[in-house]
Amino acid sequence: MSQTVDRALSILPLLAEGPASLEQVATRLDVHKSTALRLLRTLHDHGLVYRQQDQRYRLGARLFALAQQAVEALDIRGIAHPHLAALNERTGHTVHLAVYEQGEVVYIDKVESRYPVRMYSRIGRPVAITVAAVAKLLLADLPEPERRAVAEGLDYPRYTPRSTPDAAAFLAELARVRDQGWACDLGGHEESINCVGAPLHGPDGRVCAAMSVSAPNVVVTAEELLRLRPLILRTAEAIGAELSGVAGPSSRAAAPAAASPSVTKGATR
Amino acid sequence: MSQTVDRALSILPLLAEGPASLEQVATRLDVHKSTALRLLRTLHDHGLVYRQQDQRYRLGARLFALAQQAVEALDIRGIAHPHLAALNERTGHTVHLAVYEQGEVVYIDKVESRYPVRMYSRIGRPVAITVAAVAKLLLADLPEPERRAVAEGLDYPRYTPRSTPDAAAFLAELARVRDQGWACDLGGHEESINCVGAPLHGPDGRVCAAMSVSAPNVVVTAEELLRLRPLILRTAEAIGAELSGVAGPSSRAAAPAAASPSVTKGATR
DNA sequence: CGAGACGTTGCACAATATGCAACGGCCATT
DNA sequence: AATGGCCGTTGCATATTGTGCAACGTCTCG
Repeated sequence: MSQTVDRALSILPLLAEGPASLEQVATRLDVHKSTALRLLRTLHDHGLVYRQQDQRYRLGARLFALAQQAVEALDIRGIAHPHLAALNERTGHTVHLAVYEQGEVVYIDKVESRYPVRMYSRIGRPVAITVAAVAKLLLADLPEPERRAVAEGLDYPRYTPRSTPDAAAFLAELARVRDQGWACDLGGHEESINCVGAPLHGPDGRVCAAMSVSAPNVVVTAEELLRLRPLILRTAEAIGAELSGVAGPSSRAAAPAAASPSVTKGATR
Repeated sequence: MSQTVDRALSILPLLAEGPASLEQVATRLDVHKSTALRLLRTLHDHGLVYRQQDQRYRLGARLFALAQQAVEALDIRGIAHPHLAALNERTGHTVHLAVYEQGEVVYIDKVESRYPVRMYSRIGRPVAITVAAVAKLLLADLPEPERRAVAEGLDYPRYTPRSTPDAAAFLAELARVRDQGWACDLGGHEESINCVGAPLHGPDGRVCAAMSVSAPNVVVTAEELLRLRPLILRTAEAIGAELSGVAGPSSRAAAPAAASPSVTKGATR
């Protein structure tokens, strides 16, 4: 491991706590001022560190730009797909992946239980937003005012007697979903079809997608389907971990002791 | 400048474009594979880089955690205050700083006018949200559904004949404010008081605060006050730049307003 | 006006990063 | 099933590169 780079990178979490002077940095790194200066200069040249008027250092804009760019470059579908396929393999049921976009919830991937070749059949189509498990999960994570605004702007078609009847009922359901961290649709869209779904958390901790497992009553009862919940949640967490880029099976020694786990909300079970 | 660190940091923007293999990194850095490997390992140990199953590298979770932590540690008031004081010095008028929080807009700083006539406002107190320039600026940047939800949930007191009359008028005003990148309140709260305000953009590009200059008619006419607009906007940009940590060669996407990129003063030497 | 604190510079030394060459696993091709 | 090529990984000798030191400059405070 490169000592120089190691030291330089150790500066970042240090500055994340708040602005620090050259000497403070040097002291906490246990190196001489001149060394710290050169490291900080290099970080500065790359925009990762910014120098205030009072000459103290802070984290810089490039850091945010990088994080943002990385999120945008994230290929949710590509990363999730193997997991979804594995889940389909184990359960045999149809697996969906969906995202929220501009007031709509759309499927972006689907693994069909019996016809793997035709699994893109309905991708891109909007979901039955008032009843689908994935829709509930995605809407439940929106900020409160937006959530209410969307809910109140929707139609509530009575697909079945179990469909969500109105905005009030929908908002109550969203609150429940938000609390429990998973969602289901038991015959709310088509009488004989049930789904169980879980949220996918992105690097920033917010729900960036949702997945669900669907099966008709004739294959498994709702009860049996709900029994898959732990498995589904575990899959969702695994995908989330991969999206966020949490260290996998690599445990190298000699890392600075302060390497604490992510500070993102939610997924910390 | 430290060559080793320089090379290591050059990897980050490269990975921000998307996942890359060891060899791709080595090639683009123009170093040998073994060197690139060591650099990547160091980055990995610090969590800035994540290794996918296919062994390609991506930016890691720690980057997001750092960015988030840095935003939270930002002391908007502390950074803005000198600029606000300078603006007050030049204009002589009252300068306000405000943020949006949970459906309310509150003042978090204020530099009093040097004229005897002062206006009523207090730090920590909610702003007259339907008319104040800072409120318009902050609400105008909210996502559309939330903005509408908030606007429709408000009361519209007729402080004066020029007060915003209803939600429709308010939303129209917000749209205008959003487009033009500044806001004013001409006698909407108190008959004889005018304000001109500008938004403060945070590191993530969103409006994180707003500032305004206020003066009573008896001191300056509305026209004269509006003439201060360029100065106010420049101040707001300067604060924004400092909040973001101005970077050297990084070209940030500017706000949708036609505002030309800020002129960064010479290298800090 | 002087003392102290803090950031900055140039330099000599050796510690540290570098490139090389060889190894090993994996996949696709024959 | 065998083989060649691709890619990541390792150990090592070399000298490039980073390091600590001491002195200087500047600013603030007593």
